[in-house]
Amino acid sequence: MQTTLPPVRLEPFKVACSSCNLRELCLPVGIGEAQMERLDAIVATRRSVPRGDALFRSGEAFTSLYAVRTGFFKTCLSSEDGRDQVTGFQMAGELLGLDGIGTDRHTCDAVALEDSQVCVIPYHQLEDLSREISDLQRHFHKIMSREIVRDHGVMLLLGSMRAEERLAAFLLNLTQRLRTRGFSASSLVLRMTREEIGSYLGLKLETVSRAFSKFQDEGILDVKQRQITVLNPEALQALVNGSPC
Amino acid sequence: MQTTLPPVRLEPFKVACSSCNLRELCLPVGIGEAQMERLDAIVATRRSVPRGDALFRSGEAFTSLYAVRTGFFKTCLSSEDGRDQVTGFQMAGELLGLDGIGTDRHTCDAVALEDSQVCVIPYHQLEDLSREISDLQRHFHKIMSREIVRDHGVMLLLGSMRAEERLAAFLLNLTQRLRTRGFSASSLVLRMTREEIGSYLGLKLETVSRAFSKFQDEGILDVKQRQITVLNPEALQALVNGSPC
DNA sequence: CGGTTGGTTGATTCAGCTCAACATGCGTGG
DNA sequence: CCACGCATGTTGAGCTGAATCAACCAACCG
Repeated sequence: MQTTLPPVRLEPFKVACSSCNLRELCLPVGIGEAQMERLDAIVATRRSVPRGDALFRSGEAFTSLYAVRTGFFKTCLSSEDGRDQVTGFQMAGELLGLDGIGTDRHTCDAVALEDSQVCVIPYHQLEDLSREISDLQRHFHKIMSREIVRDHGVMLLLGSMRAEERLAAFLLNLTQRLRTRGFSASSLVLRMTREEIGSYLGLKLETVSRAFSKFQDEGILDVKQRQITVLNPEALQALVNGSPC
Repeated sequence: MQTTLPPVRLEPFKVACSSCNLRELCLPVGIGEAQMERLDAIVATRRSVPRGDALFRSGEAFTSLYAVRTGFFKTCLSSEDGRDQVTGFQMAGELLGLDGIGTDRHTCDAVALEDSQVCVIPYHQLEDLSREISDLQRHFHKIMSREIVRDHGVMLLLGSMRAEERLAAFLLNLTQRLRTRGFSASSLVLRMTREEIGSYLGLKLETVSRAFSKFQDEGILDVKQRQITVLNPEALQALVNGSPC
């Protein structure tokens, strides 16, 4: 029964965390040289995920965390009834799969929005290693905690902001994260559709589209499909804080 | 300058996790007898928090996690502008303060909604101990992961449910948690105001009140102020799944 | 080139917000 | 113990921001 191999492409060659250009953003932050080698030893494989494919799906057994090396993902919940919710977008250096630790099963889908590569981090090995390397333990805890804080921020957005404020907050968050990665803070290409943005922000796609148009009319953005230029970041910031109400 | 002591009541006597009736809900789940004693050694103090007082506030230095022993808390974000968001309600056996790990500062307020007691868990000692006790490490990670999953559930609620569905989901979640603690699943006393429920659910207090009245009219609930009796839990469940749309 | 997917825009509707009046319960202090 | 005042909760009327429904357009792709 060797005829059907799992449709997963694993790269056999190693990519050491110690020489990765994302090491200052990713799991190994604050880890010493010597210990980095031990982390390298467990993060032994990469996996390629073509655009549109799932890295994992809700209900699948949880075995590993994944660090985004290149590309872009969304995570989404789909409840039995048609309800659907994008819970986050992940870019290079960010971790996927933390939801699976609690129940040993993934509780959401992670889908690549462009051709992507992830580093596979076998979870039990990470637990073992973080018992020996306190810097690793500490940073892993920080990553989980920040995910909780991020989620609280989204709850604030969903619970108390209006449509344009939500979009403004979303764009500022994206540009902030791109800036951290050395990209321009003013020019960005959206990897997701209006519908996916809408799902994340608790809005319908038409509302997202109208908000983009409004920002364009007001000279805050230049919008050419998914190519966005931020002309007036202060105006976006002013929207997120509650100035013109 | 010993005149102003901090307004914090610490109980000098020890309450051992090993003999706590919450040990099957709280941090020590799945920990062996011998190891439980070591946990007891670091969870050395309790703290009483009178109704209305904060256990911690956003911006304060983070040093400890807290396990609710008795009582009831809310956590809330208050951004500079008036925006306010209740991000959760915590009852006996649940952990408070996970948000602080990421930045070494608390990022939200935790306020007691009734006179409460918490066990103080010095965080660095917990880190140290969880490096030695893998069962403790594993369970702590599960707790954090479940918090992330819970937050995703709230995002789904805020992003895609309508007012009555949100309230139904909220009530089912509360009764579920009360049942786990051995309380009646049908009779509950709300510890929070309509406004706090509304903030959590992304609704105005009037809308919450109307939804309660509607459920009462439909015979789903009996509502006497904060005393709620669930007469028809199936109807609540049907609302949360998307049946009558 | 035709089909499909994603995006924009307009017209209309409606769920939930706002504003307002009133009711009720509770703690405090006389 | 009662009266007062304040917190909290309920309900109504009208408004409004976003959803819905629908038409159309642009880009992409086999």
